[in-house]
Amino acid sequence: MENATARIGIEPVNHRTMADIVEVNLLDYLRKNSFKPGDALPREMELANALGVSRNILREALSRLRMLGLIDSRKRRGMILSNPDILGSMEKVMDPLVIDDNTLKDFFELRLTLEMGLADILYIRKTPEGIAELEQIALAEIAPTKTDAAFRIKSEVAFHGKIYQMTGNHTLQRFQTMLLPIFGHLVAQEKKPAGGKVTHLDLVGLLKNGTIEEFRMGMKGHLEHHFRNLMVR
Amino acid sequence: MENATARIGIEPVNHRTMADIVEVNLLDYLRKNSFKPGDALPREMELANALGVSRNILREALSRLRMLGLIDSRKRRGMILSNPDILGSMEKVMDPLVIDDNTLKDFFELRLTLEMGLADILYIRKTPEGIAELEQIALAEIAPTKTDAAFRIKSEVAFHGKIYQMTGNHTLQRFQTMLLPIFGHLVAQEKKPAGGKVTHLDLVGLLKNGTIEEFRMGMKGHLEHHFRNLMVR
DNA sequence: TTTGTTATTATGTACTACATATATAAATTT
DNA sequence: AAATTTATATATGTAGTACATAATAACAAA
Repeated sequence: MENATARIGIEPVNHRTMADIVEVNLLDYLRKNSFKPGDALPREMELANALGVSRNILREALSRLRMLGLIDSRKRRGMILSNPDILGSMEKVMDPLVIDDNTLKDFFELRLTLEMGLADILYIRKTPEGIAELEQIALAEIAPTKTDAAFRIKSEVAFHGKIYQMTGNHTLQRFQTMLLPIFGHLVAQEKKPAGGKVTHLDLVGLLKNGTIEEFRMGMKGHLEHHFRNLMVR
Repeated sequence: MENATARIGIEPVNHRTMADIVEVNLLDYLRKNSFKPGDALPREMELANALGVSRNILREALSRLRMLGLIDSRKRRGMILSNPDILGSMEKVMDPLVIDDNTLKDFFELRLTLEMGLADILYIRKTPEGIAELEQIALAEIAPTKTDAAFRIKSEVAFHGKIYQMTGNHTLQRFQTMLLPIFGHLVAQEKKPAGGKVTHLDLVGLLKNGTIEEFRMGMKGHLEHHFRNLMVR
């Protein structure tokens, strides 16, 4: 009874409101006329009239585009197209509690994929200073004074975050930060505690003296536990 | 004169509207009270009164959350929290014309990173049927009858798309599809025509009989040209 | 138990009114 | 004439009212 759609095999109609339609029309309009950042849009009333909707509805749709950072508007000046913040809207909904399990697992794998693939770019951009910082993080972990779980997680985040930072790719870095809650959420509900054969300090050593492939193999070993879980999925 | 912000070194104030504030408040409210998909939200008028804004403003903010797929509303029934479509909003603004150059390059690298990292998951999920399909695509390319650029690009998309599909990760696949325009845009403005030493058919061969690492090295060879461009960036 | 009818009500849409910031023009000073 | 100040016009921002509409719930009929 809980999922009539699947049981009966018929899709529910999708209830598109005027704002939904206007949103699509606006995006279409911007694309078709190849608007570029800085270009001015028609006034609200002109758009509303042209679309045949009330100013309310138009503003609901515009509000959506404003949230995406696609348009920017000021009193009297009007509206202009601007550079949208691609990851911004993702960040807003990136909450493990509201994302369905399959997508959650997908993102977990996505993160593993990135982790395995970043060696190439990392080796192009790595600097002695970055490696030194990374080493500091890895060394702090094995200090006998700090052994609680909270510190371990914090250090784990710091270490991998630093690696992403060293790629010099700001978007990649932001993406990783965004995925952290998901990673934390899924790892928290694993039965066995994680812990690959390759430590953070091992990875630092490989990054210093090893080849790209040696580092990547090290990363694979470090993430070994996660990959094993994937196999039985 | 074109970028006073950077020249003078002062940030412009950000003009937050009530809708911006209400949006944040709503997201905060949902998180703080750990709403889960299916949970009912208060009525519009209750929310508007509680927030001290007009129904208009509230609806602008709600419209944003509706676009994200975070909430779902119907006449009379009210509003409920639902599973947001994480990538949906990204897709809407994924247009090379409006994304700034740095972000564009970041996403290009992100795609290369994924391409280098997906071998591990690919080897877990690959099937003989999938490989056979991939081989068909690769074989069709080298047919002497089809040599025009349009076909080559289409085949390139089909081949790599198929690989992503074979990972069994729907989100990854969608992400790749989303990045296609960017890839196309940047590749189109490269001076030298692309073309690594490793062909698609070579990759199929490696996927059939080679190890994960052999396949990954093949992929590196296939993307060699792009990585070389990265070095001089 | 199922089907049909009706009343209720929260969202969806439209319209009016006014506040406010700001680009442009006009007036003033230097 | 140039620079500064003041005034004006106007597009967006916000509030409020009114009504349409779909979906729920309660009830009645088959």
